Amino acid sequence: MTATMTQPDQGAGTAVAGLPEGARPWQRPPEPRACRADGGHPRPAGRDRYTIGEVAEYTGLSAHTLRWYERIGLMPHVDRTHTGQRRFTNRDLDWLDLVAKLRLTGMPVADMVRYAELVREGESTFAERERLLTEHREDVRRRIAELHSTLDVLDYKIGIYADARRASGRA
Amino acid sequence: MTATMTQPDQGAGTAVAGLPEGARPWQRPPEPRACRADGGHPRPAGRDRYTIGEVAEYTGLSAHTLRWYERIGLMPHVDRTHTGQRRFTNRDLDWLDLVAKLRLTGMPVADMVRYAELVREGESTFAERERLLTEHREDVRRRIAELHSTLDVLDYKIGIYADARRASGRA
DNA sequence: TGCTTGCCTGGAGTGCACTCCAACTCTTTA
DNA sequence: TAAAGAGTTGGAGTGCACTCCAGGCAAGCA
Repeated sequence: MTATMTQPDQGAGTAVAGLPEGARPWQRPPEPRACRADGGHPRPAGRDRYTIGEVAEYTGLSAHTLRWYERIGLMPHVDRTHTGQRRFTNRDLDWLDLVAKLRLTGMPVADMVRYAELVREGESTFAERERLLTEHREDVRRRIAELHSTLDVLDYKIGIYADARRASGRA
Repeated sequence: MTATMTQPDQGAGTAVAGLPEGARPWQRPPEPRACRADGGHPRPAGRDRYTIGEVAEYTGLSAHTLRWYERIGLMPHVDRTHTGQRRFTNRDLDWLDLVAKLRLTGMPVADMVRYAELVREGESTFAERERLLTEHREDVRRRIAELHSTLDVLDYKIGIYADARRASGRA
């Protein structure tokens, strides 16, 4: 159950690499844009093994970034061929979809790594995962409200310039 | 006219310092949060000259950041005392309010510098300013839509965890 | 057999937006 | 008058999230 979106534990090792925790509180991470997040990858139905190049194409992330995600513990153990090449599954693509969504909201990579760790630890972390996502949802709601308030300022100023344009047009 | 919010030209020099233009298209700048943007500075009515420390307190920006803003051309020529200390005016505080709003929406500093340049150039740039803000407004609207769509995903996943919690509670 | 293409790794580099430092001057209070 | 505290500068440092590079391996094909 909760199949495509929870990614149960598959290998609990892979400690986090170089991610110092001291995020400045006022600073939001960059928001990736238009990473073909919706309408996304047209998975060739029936397959379940993709090269890193294919995944890069489907997700809009670079192969570099995919390898980096794995290195910092943001991917849940990717399969390898006997020669060591990565083979991503549909499950991995689902996970990357979720990651893309969370990145869109500006969730710091460190927080997503934390979430990925909880997923690896199994069902015992359901409550913690729910808490983490609920907190983040509040954050997103606040952000939406902020954006609406700046929209008001923009409307006001654009109105001033539009008025000036109309006035000079009439003059 | 359009007094407090347009900051007409006052000294056209101050070329931009070290701001390479090559912003990566997918990358949004960080969003400063809770910089007491609303409810803001309780300007002691009647005054019109503030030290950098006072402005830092009112705006929530650090003195470092205020000096840096001036250096890169994001401030419209700040007055000085005869010994060279900055004295900010209410007009400067208005400008910083606008800047704070634009930063909240994730407008890159380079774009705000561009806007500040247009303001310094005077009324002839009204049309360009209107265009710039209108474009940015579209951006903000898109971002709001994105956030709403991720909110749906969050709701869905939180629902799954909540269901699991309720189910295990019943079992 | 050689050539091309795609993948591998660790580590270094990039861009943005600050943030801090050293060494100094100016202002205010005791 | 002395000391504390706030201001000044240019330039270096920080944190995040990638992004790139060199040097090498493996598979497909003319």
